[in-house]
Formats: sequence, C-alpha cells, structure tokens
Amino acid sequence: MDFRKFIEQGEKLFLPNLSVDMVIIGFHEEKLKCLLLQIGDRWLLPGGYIFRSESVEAATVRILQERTGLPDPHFKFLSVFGGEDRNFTEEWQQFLEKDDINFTEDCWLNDRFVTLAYYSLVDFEKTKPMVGNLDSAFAWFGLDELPDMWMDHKKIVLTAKNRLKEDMQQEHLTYNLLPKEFTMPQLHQLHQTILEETLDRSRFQKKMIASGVFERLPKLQKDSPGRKPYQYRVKKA
Amino acid sequence: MDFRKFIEQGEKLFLPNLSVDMVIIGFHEEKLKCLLLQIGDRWLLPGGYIFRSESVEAATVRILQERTGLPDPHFKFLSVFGGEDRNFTEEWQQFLEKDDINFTEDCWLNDRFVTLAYYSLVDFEKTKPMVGNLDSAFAWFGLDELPDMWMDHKKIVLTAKNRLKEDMQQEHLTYNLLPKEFTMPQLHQLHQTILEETLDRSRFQKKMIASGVFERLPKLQKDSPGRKPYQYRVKKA
DNA sequence: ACAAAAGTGTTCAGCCTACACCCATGG
DNA sequence: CCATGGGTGTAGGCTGAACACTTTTGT
Repeated sequence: MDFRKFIEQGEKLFLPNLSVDMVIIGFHEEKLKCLLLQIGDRWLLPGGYIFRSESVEAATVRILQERTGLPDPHFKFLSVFGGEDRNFTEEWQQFLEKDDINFTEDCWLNDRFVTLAYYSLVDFEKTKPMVGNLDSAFAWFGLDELPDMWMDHKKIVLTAKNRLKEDMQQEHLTYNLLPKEFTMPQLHQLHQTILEETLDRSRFQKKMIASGVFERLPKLQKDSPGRKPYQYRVKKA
Repeated sequence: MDFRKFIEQGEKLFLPNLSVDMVIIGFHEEKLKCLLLQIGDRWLLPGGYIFRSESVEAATVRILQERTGLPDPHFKFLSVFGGEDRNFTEEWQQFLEKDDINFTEDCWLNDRFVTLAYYSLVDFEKTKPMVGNLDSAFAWFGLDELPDMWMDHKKIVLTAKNRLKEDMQQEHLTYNLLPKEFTMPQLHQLHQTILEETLDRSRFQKKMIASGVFERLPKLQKDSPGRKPYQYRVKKA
C-alpha cells in the first residue's frame, strides 16, 4: 500500500484503535531469536491493522505472510494489551517530523490502540523477512538481547517467551521452530533452550517417541564424529 | 448512562468496533448456569464497550460489576471473535424499530464488531444480577439448555464451557463457583459436573488436600444423616 | 583404538488407580 | 443398629528421574 494513502486514509480502510502484533520466533545458533523491524532508531514488533472487510484471523495470516514469506505460518494467540494510555504519539512524531507528509496530531495513528498480540514459531532457515513501507530494516534479536523498543513491545516479547515455556509442556508445537525433518538431539537442544534448563536426554527421547506425534525416518548423513541420528517428522494423520 | 446518549453519542465515548462479552458462569442445583440478558425475544451475553479513556481490563471489571453486583469478580480471558461479517444489524433492527429513537443504518452499533470474550466464575448465591438500559430481563440458563441467542453468542458460551474443562485441570479456579467456605464433597460434585464424568472420591480428596491450596476449617453443621464434612477455604498466603 | 555422539536399559521412587475399609451421625 | 455420607488406607500399576551401558562413527 502507498505510504501517503496509509497515513491519510488508513482510518477508512482499517478498524480503528485496533492492531495486531506478532512475536515471530525462530531458533538459530542454539538461541531463540525474535524478528524485529526498525523505524527511526528504534525497534518494534512486526504488526499491522485489520481491514474493515477482513477477519481478525485473515489479518493475522496476511501480516505473518507479508513479513516472513512463509505460505502457511504457525501462530497462536498470546494476549490483549489494552492499557488506557496505549498510544504511539511520541514514536510516530520522532519518526515523521523529518518527512513532508501531512502528519497532524489528530492522525488516526496517534490515537489509542488496543493490540491483539500473537506469537508465531517459524523455521529460521525458511523465513525470508521483508521490510514494509514504514520500517527501514529488519533483524533477528536474541530474546535476552532485545534492543530499545516501542512502548510495551518488549513486554509483549517477554510475555511470549514465558507463554511458549508453558504451552510447549501441554502441546507439541516446538517442531515449528525446526526444519520439516529434524533429529531428536536437535529437538532436545531446542527444548533445553526454551526452558532454560537441562533435560535428561534419555527420558526426553523416550517421551517424545512415546507421544506418537513423530515418525522415524532414515538416519541423517553428516560428517561429524559419533553415531548418526535418526531423522523425524510430524505424522500427517 | 442515558439510552438516547448511548445510541447517538456512543461512538465518541467508546472505542468503536470493539466490544467485551462475558460468559458469567454459576453453579446451582448441581448444574452449571450461564447468566444471559434478554433484548426483544432473544437472549445475549452480558457485555459492553470500552470507554476511550479506560483500559480493557478496567472495562472488563466494570462490566462484570455492573451485571453481578460482586465487588471483586473472577474473570479470565477466553478468546477473540473477529469474523469479517460480525455485526448485529438484524438484531438491533428487530428490537429498535418499535422505538422512536433516531436509529439510522449508519449507527455505530450496526457496524462490524470484534469482541473480546471473557469468562467469569461466580458464586451463584452471592450474585445479584441486574438488567441494563437495553435489556428487559436476565436469567440463568443451564449450559445444555441455552435459548436462541444473538449471532455467535451461543458459540462463545460453548467455547467457555470447553475452556473451563481445560483450565481447571491446570490451575485451581473452581472454588470461585462455590461459597467462600465449602466442603470437599461439594467441590467433588462440582468437578464432576464440569468434566461431565465421575471422579474417584478418595483420590479427588487427597489430591485437593495435597495441593496445599486449601485450609481445613471446623466441620460443617447440618441436619442430614451421615458424617459431617470438614469445611475448607482457599489459603490466603 | 579412542573420543564423541546417539540410542537403549535398569533401577528406584513417587504418583495414580481402584477399591476397601473405617468413622460419624440421624432416624 | 443400620442406612447414609464422609474420611482414610492399601495393593498394584504406570510414569518419571537418574544414571549406566551399548552402539556407531570420524579421526
């Protein structure tokens, strides 16, 4: 969408005062990373607004696809952030004062926003992040090395980090962070990273296999010393 | 709030296109009941809108207090319902056409609404439901005997019913449905009702006591045959 | 042959399960 | 004293914890 149109006509196109924010999480170099965008000097979560003729779910998928290039990304609802003072007046002003856009104080973007926060687990290697109209860059940040962020966005990321810990103990979803085919040692390492504690290798392996969620594939070929691990993927069923 | 002001000026006072709906659940006569309001011939969930200068959380609490009369009601987020065609044009029309209010097609209430659904567990006996400006009556309905309801409201109730089943296995929250002081047989019966299955009495009792969440009080005095049960309440900690 | 990596076994403790049994009270 | 309701005990099975052991591979 054209930038000027977005600023000037956004309130006609989108549901006002409501946004969607995405905590997009990947796993790279033994660490959890979060995809952030840069506007001005500061960083913020990828997000967007809901077209008046679009369901919330569709908006969520669209925003995710736009940012990650993935056709069918995983996502899960996180939380509503709805503080009465939740607006981005300062942030927009800092960024837009240098531009020639007609950005007045009563612009819809300056109003209060309730945001619907989601988190999304993606395959780091498959993800092809893209910048939007407003943001000048993207980058992956370790969840413990977050930069200065807009408003409550850092709080949203940390909420996602904690929620992921809880959710993964209830349902199988961590495989979304790995390639389609992966090994138990990889999954084991991933779980340890997310939970921030060591897990008994033997028990982990048996529990995962016993869950019946995964199916075993031929062994992985690789050039490192030691036994070759089996590969697994999620059962389609 | 004055009815005319609500219709005519609501869009200035509230965040537009966003509502809060409450599945208020009580336990009475061995059954789960849900508090509904009547507008015209049909029933709907208690709900409301968020003032522009009010946090979502504050709105939630306010709406709950208005409807239940309870000072500090329990509530928990349920889900977002955000379909692209989610509006109440038909429902409002049916109800308001007999009135002399200036209710035009472009009224804010006819627009699309995204709703934030919560559920709330209340002590049936302590709850003093109240009707609002719009609704003509309230009533408690068994979760398996729901009447004809607005739009997706029945779906929201059933979502709450299922979520309650899941949540209660993770955290202690069912005591919100009972008086401050209650007995294990009561709690046992309640859990069986919610889960729709029988639970071993012995095991249930030991598990509850072992959780350390409750403290034992003197035995209950009552006039029925059989041993008198202890009373319990939640530990304040 | 050795070290490293991955897979599998073994033992023990603790918890869940299904009942059985024991206590208290009113009729 | 017995029917009813409520509290506690026990034997077996399943699951999780900790760690040992074996297999496979590159160097």
